[in-house]
Amino acid sequence: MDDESHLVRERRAKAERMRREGREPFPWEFPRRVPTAVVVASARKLTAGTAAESTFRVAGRLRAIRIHGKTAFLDLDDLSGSLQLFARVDELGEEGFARILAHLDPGDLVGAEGHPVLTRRGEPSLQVGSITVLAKALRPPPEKWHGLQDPEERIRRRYVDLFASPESRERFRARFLLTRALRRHLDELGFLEVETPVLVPVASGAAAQPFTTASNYLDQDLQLRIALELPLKRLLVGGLERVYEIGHVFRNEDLDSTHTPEFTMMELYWAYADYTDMRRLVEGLYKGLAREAADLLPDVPAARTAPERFRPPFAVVDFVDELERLSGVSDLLGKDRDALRALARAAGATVPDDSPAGKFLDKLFEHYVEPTLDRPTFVVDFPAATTPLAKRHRSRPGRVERFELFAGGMELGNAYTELNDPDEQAERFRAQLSERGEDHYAYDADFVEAMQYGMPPSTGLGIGLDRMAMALTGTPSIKDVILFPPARARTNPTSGL
RNA sequence: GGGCCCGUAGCUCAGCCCGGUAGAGCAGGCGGCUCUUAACCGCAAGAUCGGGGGUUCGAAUCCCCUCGGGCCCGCCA
Repeated sequence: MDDESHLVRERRAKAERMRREGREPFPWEFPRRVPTAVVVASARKLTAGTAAESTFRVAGRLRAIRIHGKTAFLDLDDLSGSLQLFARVDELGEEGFARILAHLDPGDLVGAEGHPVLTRRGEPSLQVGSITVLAKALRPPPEKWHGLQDPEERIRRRYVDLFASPESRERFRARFLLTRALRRHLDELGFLEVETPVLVPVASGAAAQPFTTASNYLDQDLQLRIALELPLKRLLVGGLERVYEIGHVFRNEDLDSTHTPEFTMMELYWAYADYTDMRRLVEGLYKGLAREAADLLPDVPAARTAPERFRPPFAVVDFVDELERLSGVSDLLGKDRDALRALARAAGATVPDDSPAGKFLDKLFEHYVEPTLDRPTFVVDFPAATTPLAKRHRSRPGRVERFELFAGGMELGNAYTELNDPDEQAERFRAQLSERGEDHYAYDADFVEAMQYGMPPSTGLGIGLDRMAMALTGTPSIKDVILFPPARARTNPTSGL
């Protein structure tokens, strides 16, 4: 950039001076370093005002530099925490002291070597014999006390948000360590993690607007997947019995506090089990993840209390009974589409008049029941009209074997006993096509053909992992659990080049 | 898609209502300081006030357009 501020120029000049003095501002290595937490632990064992004999090497980012004439204190952050570096003329000599502090700025990545010391004020520190610049920061870090506050900058420059905000760093670590815990849990239950295509001829398995693209090689239009469901069920036909996939799905819709066009879905399929088995699996899963969240984020109230909130067994309510109870309307399943539309309108829902009957039932449920579901609750046995891929209930007419898990006003899981009758599947797809122009499950003829070879009785589960992380870490906005949420391209060329 | 709000120095903010040509803290520069931890003290520097247009003798401030963002509502998980 040719319009760089004086701050960048100063830092660039320091790097140049280092080179002239034979000190590389971007060296290749800094071996044998230990986490700062190791030094902190060692220094804590000392009595105040004394140093240990042992030598340690640490590396990280300088957060603050306090120079007091012939003494200096520097705060160094690494992933394990932070450590105060302590430099004194008494130990280093005038020249050594000056040399160590020359050219350092907050934000620089540095390595340091020295002895653990507990200062007279009791701060665990490293009394340094040397400090080496490992990467000279040419741009200044944000203000040390407030960090980045602008939500836009925190997203566009997430790396700055991460190094400047321990809360942000811990939240994202927790999010991905929860994903790891989820994998471990499912692996222990004998599920195989698989990968299926993101690019598909027709996106199906859910009702959503797909992103579209095209393949030069195939000379055909392609879509980005909106769900993982149909390829995974093909694997049940193939005999894999217990499979899951964690991956991004794409829905070409708006971004708000709980929605984003690209998000992370986990779907799991389990042959020879039904949705009651799945309920137990989900309880065990959330129980384990809540424990993990509490261990990872002990200072975050929502995480600390998660094991209490997610203690099995979770509450169970019947979709229709609960909706009738809270709305005061009886015989919901006996109502036709016009009657349901009138009820939905009365409840303030604004879906189009020609929406399918299931849509109106969903709206009524959202209005009357969802706000009441704070503690983890399974909502079971949805009306058949809401769900084209679930198996009809074995004993309750007009229902499907489906549950959703709700907690804190958010959906945290959706599961069915899976439809495995290919003729009925074809019929349900056709019914979707006649329902309405856009908002339907696309007909997947190849999937019906796969099912004709025989798909075992089975159960499936979907969990939005971003929302799972929100619920377990107490994060109100989905953007704060996604590292790089979508942002409009900047129109003014501030980035040089 | 509708409504409300925000954009001022690298960062965090004040100034805008009531127009007179921009102020602080942090960071950076120079000087001082041997136990600080938002270190402290002194000096100097740093801003086309998101962009464009208009009103006016005069616009960060008022009006219009536009770009980016946030919140709420609608839609989707």
